[in-house]
Amino acid sequence: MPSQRRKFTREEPESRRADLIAATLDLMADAGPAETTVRAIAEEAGLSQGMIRHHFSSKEDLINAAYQAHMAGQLEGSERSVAGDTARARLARFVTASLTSPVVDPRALSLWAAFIHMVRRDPAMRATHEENYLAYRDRLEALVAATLAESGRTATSEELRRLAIACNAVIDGLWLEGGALPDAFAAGEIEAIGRASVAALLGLPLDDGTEE
Amino acid sequence: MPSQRRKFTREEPESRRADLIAATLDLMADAGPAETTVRAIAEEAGLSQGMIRHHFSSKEDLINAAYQAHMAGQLEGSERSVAGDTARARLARFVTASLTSPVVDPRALSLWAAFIHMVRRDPAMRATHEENYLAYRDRLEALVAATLAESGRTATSEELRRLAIACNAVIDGLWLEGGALPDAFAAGEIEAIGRASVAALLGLPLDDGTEE
DNA sequence: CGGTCAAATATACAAACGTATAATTCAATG
DNA sequence: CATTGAATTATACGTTTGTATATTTGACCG
Repeated sequence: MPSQRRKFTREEPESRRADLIAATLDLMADAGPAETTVRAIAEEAGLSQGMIRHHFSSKEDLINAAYQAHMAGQLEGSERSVAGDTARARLARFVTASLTSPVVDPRALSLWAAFIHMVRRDPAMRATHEENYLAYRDRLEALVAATLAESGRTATSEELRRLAIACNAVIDGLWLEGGALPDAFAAGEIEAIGRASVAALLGLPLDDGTEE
Repeated sequence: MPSQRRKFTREEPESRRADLIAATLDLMADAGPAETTVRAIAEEAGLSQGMIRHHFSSKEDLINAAYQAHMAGQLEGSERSVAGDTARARLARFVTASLTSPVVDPRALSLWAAFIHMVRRDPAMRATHEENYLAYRDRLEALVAATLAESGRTATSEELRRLAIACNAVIDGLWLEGGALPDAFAAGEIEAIGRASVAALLGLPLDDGTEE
């Protein structure tokens, strides 16, 4: 009987790497880290398991790459369509974008939980993590500062810091609840609560500015 | 050469179970779920690995028991010293207790992340999770309702729901940030931001009532 | 259109995992 | 103080893991 070796087509390494990263994130989110084995990843990607060590130096290397790809996508999601004539409108849109799918998503929450232990131990992943986290926080603080200034409100840097932390917290908390209990909220409800909460924290009205 | 079998003392099954649970939580929080093997647990507890299947029907059974023990401790932490003459004071103390160690703790955050995937798959753990989560949320909503009523404020059940979600979110978010970056906040800062944020969300002053 | 080389597959291997079983030892009981 | 039984240790077993190696194959090039 002749070999039953399966047929395959050659692809560019970049494409194969992307496929393996996507398969890794899918498994990590749906099945969990324990089930994310090299064999499961290869099967999910429709490849043989040898491909992992052919395109990445180790499984850990692949996990790192997957984490980086995921975090980049998350930040991009929050930055999406942050525009508007006024600082107030830009802040409102930033809050809305941060609380809209796919940023708020059971999958994103699953991935966050799956990666956090690796982040704590691996310096490379830790660096990626802190970089993205602080970028988000600074972005929010700048938007809050601009919004306060625009309304003629003055705030010390200490007050500004506390306000940014509180706004960040309410967004994080809603992100967490929305991801953990996706069916517990109506469409658009989390975004609305987020905008109203940030408005209450700042003591300013904060409608989106583009809705009618 | 005679046997080098190690000496041991008999303990009550309950005590051994508690030791194994404590070792499991320590490992889960510090080393992560991947390193929490039956051998590592037994070594952490100072016992032989056979003890796990002698006192629990499987490793999974032990994990379940450890999760239950952890969650019970967390809820107890938030309920601690929730007292006061006024609803406002009780709410302030509830917020404070929810944002104080050991509720806010890198260890608690680690454990939450470690368990979330198991919670999603195992019905028994899911039941434990939802029970404790909803108990917390209902407790908070009741305190918010009482505080509003005390101040002569009226709120529809829909408004109340949204306020409770927002308060819960800011507490969750601060819990998350405090656990993730414990060195980024001064002592008592998270609690203070939490009380001020809940006050701003409700539009009511919310001092602790017992501090001087 | 045959030659070449990386891309792929297939297989093998040592280590570690959860579990099962056998062999001991402590402490209570009469 | 001998007996007994559960608590405990020690060892073994089959499976799965990440990794290493050998073999095959598809596509590009002269």
